[in-house]
Amino acid sequence: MAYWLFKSEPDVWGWDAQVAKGEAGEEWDGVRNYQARNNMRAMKLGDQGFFYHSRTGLEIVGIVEVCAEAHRDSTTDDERWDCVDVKAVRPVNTAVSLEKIKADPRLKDMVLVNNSRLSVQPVTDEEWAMICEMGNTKP
DNA sequence: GCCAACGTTGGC
DNA sequence: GCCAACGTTGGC
Repeated sequence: MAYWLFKSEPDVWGWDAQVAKGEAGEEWDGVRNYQARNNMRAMKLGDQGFFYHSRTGLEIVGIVEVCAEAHRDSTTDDERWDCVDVKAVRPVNTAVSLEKIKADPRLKDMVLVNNSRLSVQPVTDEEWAMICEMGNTKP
């Protein structure tokens, strides 16, 4: 199983909105970046990801799971853009801030730190375990 | 709200 | 195929 990180501005699509969708989940639509799209195409059912609030919040607030593999983004007719569906699994008990992530030298290679513009990113097993610990939640 | 960094577009 | 111009993202 692979791990990922999904970024969203909470004003547009936040953790609460994701939780409200429940088991049905929701398309992670609106991505118009090839790298982010390629990451979504690589996702498998059951892969998990962190849900990160960008611009306002700047912290990891929860864990989501891929509940539909890549398919056409329903918000466009452009066949270039695919997306997955994700559903909320659980919130983290302690939000993990970007500040805390940056402060830990073991997380210096995270995409979140090095390529802040990428909205859908891979996360390594080690990074996953470490952040779950920081968030006081099970991996 | 600003602006640096990055990605995309389009004229040549 | 290069690169200047432009648009967007996201931390600050």
